[in-house]
Amino acid sequence: METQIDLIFAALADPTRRDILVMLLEDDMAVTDVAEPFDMSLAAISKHLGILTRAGLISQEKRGRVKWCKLEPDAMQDASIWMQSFGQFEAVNLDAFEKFLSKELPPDQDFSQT
Amino acid sequence: METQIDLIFAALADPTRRDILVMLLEDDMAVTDVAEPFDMSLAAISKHLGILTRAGLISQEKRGRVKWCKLEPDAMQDASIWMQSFGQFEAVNLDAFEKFLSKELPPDQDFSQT
DNA sequence: TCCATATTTAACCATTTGGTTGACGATTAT
DNA sequence: ATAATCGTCAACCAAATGGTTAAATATGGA
Repeated sequence: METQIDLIFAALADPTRRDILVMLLEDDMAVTDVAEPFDMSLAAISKHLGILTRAGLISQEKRGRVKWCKLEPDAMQDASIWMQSFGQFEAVNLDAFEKFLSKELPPDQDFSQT
Repeated sequence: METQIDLIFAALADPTRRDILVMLLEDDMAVTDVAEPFDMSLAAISKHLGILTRAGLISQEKRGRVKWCKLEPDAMQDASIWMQSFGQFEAVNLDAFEKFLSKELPPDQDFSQT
């Protein structure tokens, strides 16, 4: 059986698909507009969008003859959580947050030791 | 060209390889011991380990006739950083941290508005 | 030396992947 | 009504993936 996390990581493994996700960060886009910057057929992009959709990373909604692609950033959470189980990244995040806190708070409000 | 991040995501897309990484969280392991729980030939596991090594997620060091496999958790950072560019996860992390803070601090020490 | 253990390599196979082109269905514009 | 646009589908292809078995290469122990 192919789990959702399999599909997500596999989807993210292709640079074209990652580029598409970055484009969709800015705004929702029609399939044709997604395809425009790529040196690749529309059919190929359509397949990539299908893979991203099945992974849950985007959703597609047809309005008229245009199919709009929308980023679904929550879908990456599973994969992200999996990665965090390796602890290393939790530490990295905490580090960044502690730096943030040490700038925003007076010295005695530093919680880095808790 | 196949970038490092391509290799990392592709490596993580296979459940066998993710299981191997989880096993290596506990301790370094010999190839034979890695293979033991899987219903799969040693040669297949050896290939999986090669893929994880090329992705930089593990390292392998031969001591005597045993090749030890060691987790390299830093390698996932690139992929993790890429994911964080989607901001969503940063928000998720902040949420978790705020919940933590609201339990640990008196109400007037809540920084969720800063 | 001889045997067992640890691991990789080579050759093979079926399936999946990432691309192509061309035909098609649905919708909009003239 | 006709033509143009949007997007998918089907058939095809080459290359990559994930597995197998069998042979080969170290290395360690008796």
